[in-house]
Amino acid sequence: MIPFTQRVIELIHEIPRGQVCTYRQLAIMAGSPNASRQVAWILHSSSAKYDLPWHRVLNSKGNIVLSTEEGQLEQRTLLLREGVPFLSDFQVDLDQCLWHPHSIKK
DNA sequence: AAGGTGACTGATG
DNA sequence: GCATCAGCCACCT
Repeated sequence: MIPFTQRVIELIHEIPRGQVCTYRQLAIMAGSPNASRQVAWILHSSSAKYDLPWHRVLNSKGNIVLSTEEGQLEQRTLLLREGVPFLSDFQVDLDQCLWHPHSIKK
C-alpha cells in the first residue's frame, strides 16, 4: 500500500504547468478528504527534498498561504511566470486555473 | 507510546 | 467580509 504522503507527492507532481490545486483537493485525491493539514505539513517538510512544484498548491479560496513572507513572494512570482491569473496580490483565480484531473466531488 | 505540529477548512457570530 | 473555534489526520519527537 502506498503511504499517504507518497501519494500526495505523486499527485503534486502531476499538476500541470499553469494550473493550481488546493490542499483539500489533494487530500481528497489521496484518499483522506479531511487530511488537508497533513498535506500542508508534507509541503512544509519535504517540498525541497522531493523537488515538488509546491507553488501550485493553494488553500481552498485560492490564496497563497505560507508561513514566511519570502515564501509568499516567491510563490507569487513562480505562478505569475506560469501565466496563472491573479485576482489580487495573493489570490489566484481558481475558476480559471484550478486543476481538474478527474471528477472532484465537493 | 503519547503528545505535538502544521503552508487547512467549514461553520458560526 | 472578518475573527474565532473546533474538528481533522499523518507524521515527528
